[in-house]
Amino acid sequence: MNKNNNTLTEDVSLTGFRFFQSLTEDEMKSLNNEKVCSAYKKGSVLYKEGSRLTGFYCITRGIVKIYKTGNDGKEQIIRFAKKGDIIAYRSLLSQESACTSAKTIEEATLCHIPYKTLLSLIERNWKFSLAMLKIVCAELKEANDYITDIAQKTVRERLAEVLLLLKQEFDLDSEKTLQISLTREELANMVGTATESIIRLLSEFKQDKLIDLQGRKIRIINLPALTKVANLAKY
Amino acid sequence: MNKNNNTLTEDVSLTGFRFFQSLTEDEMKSLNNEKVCSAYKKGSVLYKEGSRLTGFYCITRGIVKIYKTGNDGKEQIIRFAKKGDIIAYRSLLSQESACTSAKTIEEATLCHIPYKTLLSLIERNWKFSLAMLKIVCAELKEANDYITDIAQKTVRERLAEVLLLLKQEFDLDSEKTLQISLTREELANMVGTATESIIRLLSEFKQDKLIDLQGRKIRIINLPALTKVANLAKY
DNA sequence: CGGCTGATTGAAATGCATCAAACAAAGTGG
DNA sequence: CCACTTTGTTTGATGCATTTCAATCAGCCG
Repeated sequence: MNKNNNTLTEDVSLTGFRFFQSLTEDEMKSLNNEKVCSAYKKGSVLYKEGSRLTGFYCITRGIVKIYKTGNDGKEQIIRFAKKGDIIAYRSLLSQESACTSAKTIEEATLCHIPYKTLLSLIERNWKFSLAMLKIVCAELKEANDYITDIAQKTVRERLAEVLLLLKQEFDLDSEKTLQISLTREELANMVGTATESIIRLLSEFKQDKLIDLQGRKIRIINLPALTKVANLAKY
Repeated sequence: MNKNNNTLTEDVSLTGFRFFQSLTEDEMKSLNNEKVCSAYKKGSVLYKEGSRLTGFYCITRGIVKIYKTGNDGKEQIIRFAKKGDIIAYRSLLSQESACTSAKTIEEATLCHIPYKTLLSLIERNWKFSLAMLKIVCAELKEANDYITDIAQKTVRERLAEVLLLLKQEFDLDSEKTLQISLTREELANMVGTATESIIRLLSEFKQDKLIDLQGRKIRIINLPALTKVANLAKY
């Protein structure tokens, strides 16, 4: 069985997605024509570091993990992308090989948008360019914040912060459970530490009644205290 | 004495700067009209985290340190910008407060380009937008690489890498001396470690005949070995 | 000449990684 | 459906890189 299988789905429309809201009706029509949407199983690799890409993706369902592989083979998670997010645009715009890899961590649907389409949008619609610039700038800000955190905070603080970040991005359900399921190793690869450290800290957090654990389910039961542990910036 | 003094200089022209090469003659003329160039003394603060900016800067002389201040007050250096580089564009494009601070580490000249001018270039010249996108994407790639390094490498490896990065960006003179003068603390704030660690590692590097030290002057005398210590990626 | 900032060295404390081993869960194949 | 393999989780013990604290020293400037 090929784990990276993907099957064409019924034609999803990109109309209504915030990122494309500056498009004219005509541009939207072309976009919907030129994109190709596919469903991917959990664990599918969309692209790998070093590969040349022919377009970027817009996620319409599921969660995608964006990561880099360090020299010793250890993966560093850069971010998670979800419905409405676009990925793989950086290497495309720079016309370079990908500097990250992307893998679905649950079943997902993605629309592939060819480079040519992207370029023609940039040429014809400055509002789209501006929207794109804002997206990249937002990601750059995140990255800069992350650099400062990893460089200056303890693993404990960073784990608390990552949990808050995941809460913000993926929300909690009615029982305060994080709506994203990660392995301990993936948490470690976000925080930038060893898997064992994550496990030990999670059980400490549980003992301190900050969170509750049931397998991979993480319930946040004391948000203010967790925020305090994260030692966040003031502004 | 006001350390942040700056004096208007003779009108520097931005014609010929790579970043603006896509501009038409007319656009270039407007740009040169609307920009305001000033000379700054060493140590001048250009802007601080949280401040609202009215434009971005293009550096025509000198070196500028871009940094964030962590919660405990410790500074994390994000990058150094030099002649031809643009700074402060991120918060401008995102229309947010600055998330970094900028300070000259030597005497410098910077041209301030108003937000209106930037926006009008984006509206009228898609090639400029694309150039801008490429700049932001390049910085994003650097940031992502940096995250992975800080998260996975030892302080020793990171210091070696930072020295190589500085060599690449600021070159060596005829005597293989790094053409940028940093305090130990600044090196520490780049690497993300304690000042004392930098001092100890630098003297180790010196003992191992990788570098030579004379005050703040750093001579790189064994580049291959230093590269090996840095444990760089293969591609 | 003080006074200040930056550099250096030493000693002690510690946070975190690493290694090892056992366990649990989940998927696979006979 | 059960044995088996694989993958992920957990806990303990140990070692080490790095931080922190403290004190001294060097250089620079008004």
